[in-house]
Amino acid sequence: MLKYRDVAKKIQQAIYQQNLPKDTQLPNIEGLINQYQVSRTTIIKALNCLERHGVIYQVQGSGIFVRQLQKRGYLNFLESHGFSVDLNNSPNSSQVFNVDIVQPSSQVKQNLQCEDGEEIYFIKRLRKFEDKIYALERSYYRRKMVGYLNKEIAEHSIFSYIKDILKINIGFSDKYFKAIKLDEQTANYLGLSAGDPALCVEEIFYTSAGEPFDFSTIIYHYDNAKFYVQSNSK
Amino acid sequence: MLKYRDVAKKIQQAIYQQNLPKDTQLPNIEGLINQYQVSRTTIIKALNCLERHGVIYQVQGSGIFVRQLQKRGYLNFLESHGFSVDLNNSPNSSQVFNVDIVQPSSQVKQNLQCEDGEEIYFIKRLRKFEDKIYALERSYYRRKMVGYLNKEIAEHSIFSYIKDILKINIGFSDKYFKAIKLDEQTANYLGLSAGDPALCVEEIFYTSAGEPFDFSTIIYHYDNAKFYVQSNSK
DNA sequence: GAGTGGTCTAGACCACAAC
DNA sequence: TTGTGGTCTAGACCACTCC
Repeated sequence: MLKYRDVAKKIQQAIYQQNLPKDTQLPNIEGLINQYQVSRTTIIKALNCLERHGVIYQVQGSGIFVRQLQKRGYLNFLESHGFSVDLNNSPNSSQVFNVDIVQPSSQVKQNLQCEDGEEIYFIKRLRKFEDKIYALERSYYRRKMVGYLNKEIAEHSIFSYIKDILKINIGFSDKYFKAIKLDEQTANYLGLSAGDPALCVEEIFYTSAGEPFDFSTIIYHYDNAKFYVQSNSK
Repeated sequence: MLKYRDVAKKIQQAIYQQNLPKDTQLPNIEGLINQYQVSRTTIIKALNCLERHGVIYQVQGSGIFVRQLQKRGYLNFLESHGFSVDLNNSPNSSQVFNVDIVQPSSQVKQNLQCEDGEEIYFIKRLRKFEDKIYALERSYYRRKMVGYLNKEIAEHSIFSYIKDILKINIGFSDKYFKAIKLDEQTANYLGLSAGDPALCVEEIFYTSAGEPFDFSTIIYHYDNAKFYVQSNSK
């Protein structure tokens, strides 16, 4: 375990366990150095990490404060597919329609940067959260990278399979999104009507080596899926 | 100018000026140290900065590569309101309806963490980009923080006024979003029909000292506004 | 094994905030 | 002025990739 991650985790846990409210001031850096017995730089790295994840904010000349402000019922848009810890793990399941091997369309080829003959897993599934349908997902995975997929894996989490079993490190992602009018077919899956609104997200995930392995189009139910993003200027 | 920002800027400029394609390998860290004459740590800080902004990706044991992949016509969701440089600056204007001082509603009070009697600027404006209407924005600014606002400022950029004239440092933001069905009134502003889809974003902006100064609700035209977000697991 | 990025350290010094 | 976070340095060592 890397020291700075360890320290970050411990600080975060301390905040959550003590249920510290927003704007509570934490010990200063000197204090944290003594508390965790690591160098100044390591503390700072841990703090920057927590700051980027929206847990704290730092004010030069003043102090370190708790940020923490997640509206209930909103999903973390950046971490909705794998990154980092999700603290309020809830019943999350999928109804899987297809797990097929297909040839890539030109759109898929472009997004996954793959060859003409390359085999691609195509998976269509309905995603549920606390018994509510919140999205219809159409995913493409490169077979040469994920090896083997089946319905059972897709019913749970493809991403944990890729991370924990295949030991592939997820590096970064691009997401494109907009509001759309639902077509009849998709509306039926979501239990809505044609013409109803939806959030349409296209995502591409890359390994830490920079190779794309997953391209997905996700249509979110406009009433059951709400998101938040925290960012900072640093 | 901070060294690491300076280095980051120069590396980014080098990439754009030479128009380096995706996955081009950059010089290694040793090379960059020699090129920019700063310490290893400073180079690394600059690189991490660029990585977070989606300009490059780094692969341990392998190298540093160009990332750069912005689909044309998509707005950077995280930087759509102020942060960082926007490279493709385009004609961007606003039609301003109101610049009023009002008492905060309970929703505004909660989001801006303000007192009952506090004076709040309420601004409603239609945002245009290359002559297309792309959003209706309703914003609330705390008067005690922004001092003075008028129609002319709102027609241009309130954020550059706050940053460049008032010298307030923007620290971080929370954004909440979902797809919605347009009501008749908002639809009229956007040139759409009631029931059409839209992307609804609520944002709260904080100074670098952690004080909220702006709460806005923005309704984006579903055909004219598309967004991207780049993120990474580091 | 050679090359490359990532972590960690101790310590000097800078910049901003609050009193 | 004092306290606080932020930057920067030189250098040791670790972890991963690729040949």
